[in-house]
Amino acid sequence: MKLTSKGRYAVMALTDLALYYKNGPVSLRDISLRQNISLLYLEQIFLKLRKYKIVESIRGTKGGYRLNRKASDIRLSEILSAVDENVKTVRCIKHLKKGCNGKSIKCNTHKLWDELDGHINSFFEKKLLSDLAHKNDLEKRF
Amino acid sequence: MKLTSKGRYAVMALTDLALYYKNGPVSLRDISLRQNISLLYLEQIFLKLRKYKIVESIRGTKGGYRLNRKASDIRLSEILSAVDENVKTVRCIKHLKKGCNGKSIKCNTHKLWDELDGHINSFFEKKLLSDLAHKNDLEKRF
DNA sequence: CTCAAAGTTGACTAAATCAGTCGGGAATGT
DNA sequence: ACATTCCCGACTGATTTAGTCAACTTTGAG
Repeated sequence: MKLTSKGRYAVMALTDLALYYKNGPVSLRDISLRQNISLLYLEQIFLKLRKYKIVESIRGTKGGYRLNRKASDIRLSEILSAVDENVKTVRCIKHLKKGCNGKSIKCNTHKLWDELDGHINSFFEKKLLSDLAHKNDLEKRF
Repeated sequence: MKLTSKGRYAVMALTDLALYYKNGPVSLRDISLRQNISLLYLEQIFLKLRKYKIVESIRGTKGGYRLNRKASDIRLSEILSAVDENVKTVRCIKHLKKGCNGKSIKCNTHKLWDELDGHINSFFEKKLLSDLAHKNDLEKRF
């Protein structure tokens, strides 16, 4: 499976964004400072998030990002697939080519990884950004 | 998460072993041929499987490996942790050190990755080697 | 009692991936 | 005008992965 710091950062950054964007767009600089993530790296990440319509950008001074939808309409699976491409444990295409005919051991395990993918994906599909961003987290920190 | 071809190969190889070891130990050479996995790579993998008491080895001519327990007593989680070390999605220790006090956004996501770990681990704990190794797979192939 | 077949082990390496940086833009509010 | 912000492609060092190599020990068979 592919679950890198890019995905982790994306979730952290969007959780931050979800908490702060009510008072206007949030700049990556702010997120960078609060979450301790490299600004330049965040730029890369948000580029992708924007392409996937998860956030929208406002340029210029006082610009930044805001969520494109309500936090309760954003599944974590979307976030992860936006930044990390697909959440696929194994790409068994090689084996398929070698004649994975549905009856061999290769296919037994193949099926296993497919099940795993489904298992993980359903986890992230059930989780919403709003599940992570709670107002009271803000208050407790300041 | 760490789920590499080592883990995949280990599961494939052990499934193979589970099917064949009734007629005496199975050599890595045979597994290598049947499953199309590099012999030298298999050696590495089985070294670890032996250390974790999942298989036992018989040296010399006509030697090979056999399962140390019944296939129905071997959880996939054991196999994977034997070859790939731990199935940990993220090691948040860095963040912990930076003062992850249970109230910040970092911890919200931290909790998420812990949940995910639990979710994945329970998947592999429920799966037994015997779930993959069915006799009829053999017959169908020859 | 020799030889070939098997496991044992540590070191090594090419290729890929990851995490992050750099430099130079373009837009825009003040 | 100009600082602040997003935009974007190219680059890079470090790490990990997948796999190889070489040299060894053990043991069954002839």
